[in-house]
Amino acid sequence: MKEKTATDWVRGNLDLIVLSALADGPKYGYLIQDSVAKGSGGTLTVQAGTLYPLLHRLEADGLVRSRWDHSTGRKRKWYELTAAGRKRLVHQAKAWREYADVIWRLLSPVVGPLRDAAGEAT
Amino acid sequence: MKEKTATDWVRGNLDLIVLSALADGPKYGYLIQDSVAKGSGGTLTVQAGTLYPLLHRLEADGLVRSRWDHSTGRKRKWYELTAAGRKRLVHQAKAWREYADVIWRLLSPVVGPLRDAAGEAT
DNA sequence: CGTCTATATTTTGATCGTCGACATATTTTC
DNA sequence: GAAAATATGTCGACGATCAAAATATAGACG
Repeated sequence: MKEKTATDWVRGNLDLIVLSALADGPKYGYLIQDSVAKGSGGTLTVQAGTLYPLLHRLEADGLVRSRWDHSTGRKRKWYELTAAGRKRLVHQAKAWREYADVIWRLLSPVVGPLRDAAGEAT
Repeated sequence: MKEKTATDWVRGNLDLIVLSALADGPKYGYLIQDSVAKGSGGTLTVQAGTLYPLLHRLEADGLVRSRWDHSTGRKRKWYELTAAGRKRLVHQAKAWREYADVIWRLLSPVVGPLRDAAGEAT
């Protein structure tokens, strides 16, 4: 068990993260990467090799739809949430919070409800 | 992109969950399973086929130590945190909270900013 | 006694999300 | 005209987790 970095925590939450990145309007892949990085203060990163297959999966599941844009020089594939996608997003977001609360409570005896417990000799 | 079950959320957090299960004293594997299930109100489950290899990994990394107990009928392998294990637990717990906060903020525009734990005022 | 269930640890094969590296192509910059 | 940034994509490998089965003992029930 190596120390986990923020990147490691991402696993299993990336779909949720990407869906939430689309919550405020359509984006194309490269923009999503940027949006996630900025929105998390640089904590979270999405690799291109992970993102694009993920977007394809989301589309196959009917959670997003895409359309190509050739109007600008570089071709861009814009993704936007479908109704099902937005519904899924809200549902998953709530589920994540419930799950996070459970973990949070499990950790409370260790690091306390709020306080800083690092570096204390016990 | 199937809907996630509680079991899916576990991925990547299981080491932390198990370490925290040992925070209040030694336990053997079967007891850890039970402890996690009860401590999470039934939300989290740890499969035996996941738990035991994980415990071996933790031991190989010097985060826990074990000793066999043959005094009772069934043999039990008790695990307890080492100093390094406890230190890691605290460190990882804090890291998890920071990560969870990042996700929480990302989801705020979707499901709102309120955190249940501290008592939400509506 | 024989059988079934619960306890307890372990190993094995398979799955799947993510990474890292690479491929491809266009635009911008120097 | 070379290099860097933009933009999408594929591929092989890795590793955590699961499901299932193997092994073994204890207790309950008839």
